Amino acid sequence: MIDIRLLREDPDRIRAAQKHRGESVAVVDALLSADDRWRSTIAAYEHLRAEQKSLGKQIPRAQGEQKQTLLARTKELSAQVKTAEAAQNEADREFRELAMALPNLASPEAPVGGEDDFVVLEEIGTPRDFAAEGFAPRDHLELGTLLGAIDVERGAKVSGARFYVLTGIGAQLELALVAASIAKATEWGFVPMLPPALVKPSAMEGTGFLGQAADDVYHLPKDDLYLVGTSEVALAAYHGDEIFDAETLPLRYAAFSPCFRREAGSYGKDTRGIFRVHWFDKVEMFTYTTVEESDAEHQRLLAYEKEWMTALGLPFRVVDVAAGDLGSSAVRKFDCEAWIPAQGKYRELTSTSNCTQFQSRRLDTRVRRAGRTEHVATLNGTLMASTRTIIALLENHQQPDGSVLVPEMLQPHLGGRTVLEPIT
RNA sequence: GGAGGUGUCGCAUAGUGGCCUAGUGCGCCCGCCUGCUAAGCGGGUUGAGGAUGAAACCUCUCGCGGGUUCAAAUCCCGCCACCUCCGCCA
Repeated sequence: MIDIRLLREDPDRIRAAQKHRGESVAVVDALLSADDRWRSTIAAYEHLRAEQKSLGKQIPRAQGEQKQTLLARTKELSAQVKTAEAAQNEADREFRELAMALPNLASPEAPVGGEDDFVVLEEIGTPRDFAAEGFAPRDHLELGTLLGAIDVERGAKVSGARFYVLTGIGAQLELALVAASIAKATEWGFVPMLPPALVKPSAMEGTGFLGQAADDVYHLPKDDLYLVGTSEVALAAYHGDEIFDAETLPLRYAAFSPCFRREAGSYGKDTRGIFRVHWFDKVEMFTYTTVEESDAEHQRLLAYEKEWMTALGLPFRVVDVAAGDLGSSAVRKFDCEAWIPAQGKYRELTSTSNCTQFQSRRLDTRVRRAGRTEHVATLNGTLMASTRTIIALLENHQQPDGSVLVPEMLQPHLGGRTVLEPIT
């Protein structure tokens, strides 16, 4: 949600941000007039209510005819107050509906354009030259099958398309990745968290996932609960309706949770293997801080992601996502895309967003500073998304015989193993 | 799933329809007193919103939402959370 004061004082900034995203500018005028309506209805209601209260106070002391007159007048007022209150509620509802639909203000620094208009900020590491090495790289599914690590056929048997089972060394590999990433995050000062993957509508709404992303979210109608697509949802809602003391910020969490995505509208895309699936596990970083600190914190989260990818020995590039592809809650977003040899492309492995006050306004998470309260900034960033990390590891570290070298950092978490061997 | 209980200001508690503009204690903040500290004394201490150049001012906020009433922390209905017991279960 945006700041009502900003809407009143500088609507042009919101118009510019909308334009930057390639979205409607007209909603700003609709919001302004809804705000006008709301303000006049609330003034009318409060005026009537004040009169009702002051007259009502005289009633117990009044006698006889005077009392009857007062009672008649307040009875009349009572009805008027009720009408005015209903009008005020309706105007408030209309305004909120419009305001909740508005995305966060895109940062002017985010590149102009849509999905394909990202800017590559840097490339780290060099993709292997398999031709020079004299063999064609196998893709992750082939490797996963050789290693006895990935079973998509039985995943489909059990749960349907876009499901998989990690088996044997595949299961151990994920657990090692989780342990290693949580260990890193803890070392960096993040508090490890295991939040629920099932959340209330308010948590989903508060993080902005029931807007344009609603089709991608699993809903359990019988209980009116949602399956999270990321633990960001639970972590953002975790401190909802709270007011922090200034010195408790920044607050950094690293959560492990399963993630569920319907992948509506991606039929036929990335159908092979476990690249695009309905469920995967993820370790996510999440920060509560002040708006002023949020850009620096965003860079910090990005730096952690880079450090992690580098420790895994993955060649990758960092991408500055264009304004039109930000999603509703972010003002700016950086993706780390790892080189996937079998695809010959860089693909998204991690993503970090600065959501400034968008989520904290909806969830009402504030900080008390200098005697005032203000909404905090929230930021999130992937540390380790299991399936895609496994894909990148297998493909980038494969050898001609189908074995896979284990990056040094993971070895202690795999009982000292340095190489994963095909099963016979 | 069944039965019962509880939900008031940071914490503890008072409050059974109008003197509640929510009292008191603790904690916290400011001041006085004091060589310093403590004690003592005085004042302040939820959050949000409207109006204004700024204020004074006004409205909402007693878990949440509705209702009854001229008037609701208080009465009624629904929901939520927590506690106790029973059943079931990893």
